[in-house]
Amino acid sequence: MVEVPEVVIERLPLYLRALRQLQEEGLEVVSSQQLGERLQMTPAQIRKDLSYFGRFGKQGRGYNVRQLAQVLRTILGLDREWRVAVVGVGRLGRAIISYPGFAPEGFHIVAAFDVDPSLVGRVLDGVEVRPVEEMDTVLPRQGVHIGIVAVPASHAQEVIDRLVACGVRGILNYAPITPQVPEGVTVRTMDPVLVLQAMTYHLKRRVSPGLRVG
Amino acid sequence: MVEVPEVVIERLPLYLRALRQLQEEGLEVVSSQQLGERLQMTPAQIRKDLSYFGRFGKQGRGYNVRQLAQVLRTILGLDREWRVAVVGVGRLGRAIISYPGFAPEGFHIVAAFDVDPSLVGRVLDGVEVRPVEEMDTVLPRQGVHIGIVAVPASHAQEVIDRLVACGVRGILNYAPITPQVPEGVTVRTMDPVLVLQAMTYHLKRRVSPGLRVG
DNA sequence: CGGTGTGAAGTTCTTCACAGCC
DNA sequence: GGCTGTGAAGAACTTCACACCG
Repeated sequence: MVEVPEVVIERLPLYLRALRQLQEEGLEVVSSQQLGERLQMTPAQIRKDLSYFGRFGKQGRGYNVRQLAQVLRTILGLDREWRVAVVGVGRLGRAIISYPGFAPEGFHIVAAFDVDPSLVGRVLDGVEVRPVEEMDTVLPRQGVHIGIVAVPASHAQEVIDRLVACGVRGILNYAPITPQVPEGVTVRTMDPVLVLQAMTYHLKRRVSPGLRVG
Repeated sequence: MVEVPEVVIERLPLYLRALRQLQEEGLEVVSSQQLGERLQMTPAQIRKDLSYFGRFGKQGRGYNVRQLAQVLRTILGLDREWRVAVVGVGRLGRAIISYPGFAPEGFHIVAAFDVDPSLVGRVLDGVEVRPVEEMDTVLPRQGVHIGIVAVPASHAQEVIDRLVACGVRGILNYAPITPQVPEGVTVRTMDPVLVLQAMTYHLKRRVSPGLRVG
């Protein structure tokens, strides 16, 4: 058995999302064909991806929706709670804190930080904003696993360094930089400008590229 | 000459961002090696990517920073203005409208829509919020190229359908769905939950995957 | 039948390695 | 000497196609 390719791991949450949807629609069993239609991908890819982890389907029927969802949650490590801190509570940080999509998936925002004294002390959706100086004490005490960085580009790298120094090993970065982190730390950057800039290449040419989801 | 791979196109904005930074730092010439260090990628990849579009470097020296940036802007179609509409002005939509990173890259938000009557009529960063019913008249009149969707998942697909019907061919979707669009329309979905869910796979295992930027 | 699981084939993407130029 | 541009090699990923099973 080989190492699971990173692309495969990035598709699992997509499958999970579709399965939850199907479950809400009352479907109990789904084929790779049906799932593929929803997700705009080939059935073969879905089957292959799942086969890295085991045999979850039944020939002639398909996959049990609820059961496969549970399997994926376990594989991804979503069968537990993840404690998240948000650094930077400007408009973006506040939108992140109040976004209702994180909690149902087990991501709990337990701390928020900002340099601005006028923001410090405010309570946003039950989370008190603290001065960034307190990161070093609060992060370890709260057992924070993941940091979300929503500060200006000019300060993002230093915030990331500090998070890493505090033992945070997963970082979701919203600043338009390429973060430098040591081995063992997982960073992902979300930058809408990069996405738009690649999009204009296609718009200019009036041809659409393959659908990229996620 | 072959068709340019989509992955290559998605890296060009990354190069452009790094070049702008280097330019600010006063550097006039950069090698693929140096650029690669910043961006955590191999020099060979950078050279290969650029070679799809022409020969922009000088042997023994490297690339002229300002000139290469200009070339990339032209390739990507950033040497013009792109008119953008935001649909949904809840907390996320408002954060998007007030994000200062779009305008310098030529993306101008010229319209905003929402269903909520209490939001309609408000002016956010110079953009008046209109009722969604007016999309059909306003979008063509304003010549909108790109739509940013920041509505709840339950309404995202219908909003996307409407944008497409109004001639919008590029869509940046923030709702947690897999959008269905006709050929010729480019959609990209940004979903932080999917990103976090893939991240926990690695955190659980305490090994870091390759850096994924963008 | 219908649909999974999977080696093997096919395709795409990345890296190598070196000729060629400054 | 240093670095680009690029065919060719190599690695990674996707799709095929079919044995097998409910």
